[in-house]
Amino acid sequence: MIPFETTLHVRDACLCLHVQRAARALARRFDEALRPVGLTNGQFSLLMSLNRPAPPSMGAVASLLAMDRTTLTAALKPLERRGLIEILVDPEDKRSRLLKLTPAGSATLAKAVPIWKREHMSVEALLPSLDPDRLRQDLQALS
Amino acid sequence: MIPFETTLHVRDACLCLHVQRAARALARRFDEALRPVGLTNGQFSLLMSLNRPAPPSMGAVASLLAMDRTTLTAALKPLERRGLIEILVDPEDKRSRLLKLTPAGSATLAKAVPIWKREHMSVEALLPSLDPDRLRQDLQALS
DNA sequence: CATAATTCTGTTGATATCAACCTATTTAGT
DNA sequence: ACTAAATAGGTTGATATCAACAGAATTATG
Repeated sequence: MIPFETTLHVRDACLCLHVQRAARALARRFDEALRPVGLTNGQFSLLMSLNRPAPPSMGAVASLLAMDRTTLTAALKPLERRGLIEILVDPEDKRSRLLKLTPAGSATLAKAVPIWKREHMSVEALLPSLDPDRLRQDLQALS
Repeated sequence: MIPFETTLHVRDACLCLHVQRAARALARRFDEALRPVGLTNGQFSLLMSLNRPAPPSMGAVASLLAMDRTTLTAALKPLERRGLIEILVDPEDKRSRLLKLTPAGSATLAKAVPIWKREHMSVEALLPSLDPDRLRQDLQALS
C-alpha cells in the first residue's frame, strides 16, 4: 500500500525517530554509568534540578525537564521512598508542593557528578559535527 | 554539597538531558498529530519499519529502532491485538519471529503518512541551525 | 555426533510516559 | 463577599523502557 521508498525516506528523515533512538541509547549509557550510585539518568537530572537555593515547585521542575506533570509525580515516589528528597506543602500556596533535596540526596548527587563528567566528555567526543553547542541549540528548539 | 553553579552547568550542557527533553516534546507532538489514526509516534515508527518486501525479525527491528528487545516484545502486543500486525514463527529458524504488516496495518500506515509529512515539515522549520541533516548525523552517532 | 557456546525470544518486576478525569486552592470579575 | 475561571497536583489506566533471569533452537568445536 505504501511504497518501500517511502519507508526508507521516513526512516532516514524522521527527526522524531532519530531523537527517540538517541534518547534510548543515551539513557542506557548513562543508566549503566550511574548504576554504581543507584541512579538512572532521569533520576540524576531530576535530583540535579532540585539542587538550587530555594526548593522549586513541581510545575517548575516539570517544565524545566519538558516532562508531563504526572510523570514527575510518579518519578518522585521512588526518590522519596529512598529518602533522597522531601515533598513539602508550600506554606504560601497550599496547592503547591516544594521539592527539596535531603542531605542523603545531596550526597548521592555529589557521588554522581564525577561519573556524569566522565561520561559526558566521551559522549561529546562522538559527535561528527564536533559542535555540541549547535546540537544543544537545535534540541532546545524542539522542546 | 554541590555548588549551584555545577547544577547550572550540568543543566545547560548535558546532552542526555537535552535529548530526553526533545524526545518527550517530539513524542507528545507526534502522538497528538497521529491521534486521529490511533497511533503513537512509536507505533508509527514501528509499523513503518515493518513495511518492507520481506518481513524482518524482532532483533533486526529492535536494532533499527535502537530499542531493547523486550521493549519491542511489549510494543508489539497492542498492535497484534488490534490486528495491525502478525507475528509468525520463522520456518527457517524456529527461535525467530517474523513481523508482518496486515492489510489493516498497511491501511493505517497509509493514512498516517500524510500526517507525518505535514508534522515533520513544521518540525524541521523549528531548527535554528536550518540544518536538519547535520542534526540527524549527530543523533545517529549517539545511537 | 555430542555437547558447549551462541543466538533469538519470552517473562517478571520496576520505573517512565502521558491522556483523561478528579480535587483543592487561589485569583479575577462583578 | 460571591461565584466563575484559572492554577497546582493527584489518580487511574494504558503503553514504553529496560535489567535480570530463563527457555528453546541453532551453530561451532572437538
